[in-house]
Amino acid sequence: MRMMRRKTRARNPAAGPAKLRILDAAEERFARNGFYGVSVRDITEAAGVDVALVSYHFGGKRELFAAVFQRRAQTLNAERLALLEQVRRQALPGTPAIEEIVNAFTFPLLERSARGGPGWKSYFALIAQVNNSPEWGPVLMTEHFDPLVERFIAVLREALPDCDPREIYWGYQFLTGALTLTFAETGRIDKLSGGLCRSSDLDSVHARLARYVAAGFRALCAYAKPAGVKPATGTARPRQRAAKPRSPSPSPGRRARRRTSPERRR
Amino acid sequence: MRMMRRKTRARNPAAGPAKLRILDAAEERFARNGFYGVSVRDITEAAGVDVALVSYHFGGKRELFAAVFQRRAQTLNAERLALLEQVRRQALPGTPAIEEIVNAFTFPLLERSARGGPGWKSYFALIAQVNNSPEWGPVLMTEHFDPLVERFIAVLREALPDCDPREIYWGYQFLTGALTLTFAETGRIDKLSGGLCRSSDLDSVHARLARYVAAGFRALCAYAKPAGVKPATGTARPRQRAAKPRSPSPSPGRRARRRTSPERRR
DNA sequence: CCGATTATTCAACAAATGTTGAAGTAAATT
DNA sequence: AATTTACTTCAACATTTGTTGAATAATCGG
Repeated sequence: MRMMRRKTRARNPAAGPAKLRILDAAEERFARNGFYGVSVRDITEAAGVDVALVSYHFGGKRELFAAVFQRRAQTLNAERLALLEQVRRQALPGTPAIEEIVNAFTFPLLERSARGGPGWKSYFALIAQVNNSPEWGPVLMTEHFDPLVERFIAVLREALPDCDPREIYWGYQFLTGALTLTFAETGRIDKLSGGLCRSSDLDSVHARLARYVAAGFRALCAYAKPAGVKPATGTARPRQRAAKPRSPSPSPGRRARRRTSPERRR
Repeated sequence: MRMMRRKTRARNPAAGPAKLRILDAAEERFARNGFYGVSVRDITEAAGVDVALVSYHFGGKRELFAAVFQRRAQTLNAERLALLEQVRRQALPGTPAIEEIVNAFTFPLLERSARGGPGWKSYFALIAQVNNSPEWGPVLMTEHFDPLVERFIAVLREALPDCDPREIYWGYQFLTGALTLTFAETGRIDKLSGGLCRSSDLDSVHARLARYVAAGFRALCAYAKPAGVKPATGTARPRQRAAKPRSPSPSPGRRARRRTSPERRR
């Protein structure tokens, strides 16, 4: 029974169980072209496997997509949660620095994307797309990551006790946006910077993101601290003049562009 | 000739030229389900128009997608550029505040998404997806927005003369990520905050994003200022310990998945 | 009013889509 | 060894996909 371990079937020139090969192939393809941009035949051919196996092992294409998304989520969340609690405990003098909290949130992701192998890289690229999709984002992201995010935000609130919770939620949203675009690795910053920065250089992101975000959090909270003040207008600095530009030239707000039927929902 | 103005054709129950109706319908659908998630029949049926008109007016589905993306880009860039130069000019004493520069970059977008009508809203949701897509992002975003972005970054560098340019490019990447996720309006922050924040509340974003991002820029630049120091390791605070978790478990890094042909367009 | 250009419709195309059921084969269980 | 279970293959299915060409209708320049 143990002798011929490989080549259990005629195909399978190099790899393990078909179910996993499908998951790996699907992960890569979905990450590149999205759910609708990939056919089950694309996936099964890349995996060197029969088409019917997707339905057999997962039930269908949608379920495969969900399985791909789910596979690595547990691992990540456990790791991030452990790191978060550790940071919280090891903060001896007072509460931990915002940087460390943010780092506990982002580092496990950046580390796996950088050195976890191509599967992890694809996985995060997939997350980058899902997170910005009105179709998939609210479903998949919420389902798999909300518990951790809630804990993360709770720790942030603990570390910023004087801060209006709304500022923290917005700050978290900005953080997530910056993080997920990082995972997309579109190479756009490479071109913009003339090669000075590479979007694949996640170590550089790790060296900067937490600092950037922490400063952002503090700025929001510092502004929102005076309880009664509604921070809903103006740009930023207290001493600011002509900060808010006059309404954008052909301000679409009031008049303009209502002639034929430029905007009709469906 | 002027008499029967409406009902130029049998169909067209309420609207103008078919080409525009196709653009509008395509904009909305593409924004919701992406390029592959929408069929030309979805679009033409939503527009109340024959299927063949897509090929006739645009040449094909891909060209329609490009046309949708292109349509509003010029308008936006002109407006943003004007605002940027105005901010730069009106900064009397010294250079303009970072907040004002960032605001010139983001405000025209936020304003149109908030009050430009459903077409603009869809357009930005589409941008949110395209920007995080490794397939479309490098092509479309670069093509339509890079000139403006380069100018924007140039002004930032002017305002932060002591700062290593790399910090500015990274800061810009984080800004773009935060901004594009905002445009997705997935409603995730609504659920997370228990209704305290709404992702559709772009005024709240406008009130916070520039401040958040400006603080981030300053934090990055302050750190990178000492010329010789390479800011590429560690989290943030000098005193940090046990941040790096043990190596990820079943690294699929080496082997796996390079068999057939990794990239085949249909 | 006429010819020409433009716009739209209709029907059909080949190719690709996700899924299924029957048949086949290997492994595990008895 | 016989039987059950788990996995894989093959061929086919009904739809849906994007695109096209010929025919029809509207618009416009004269």
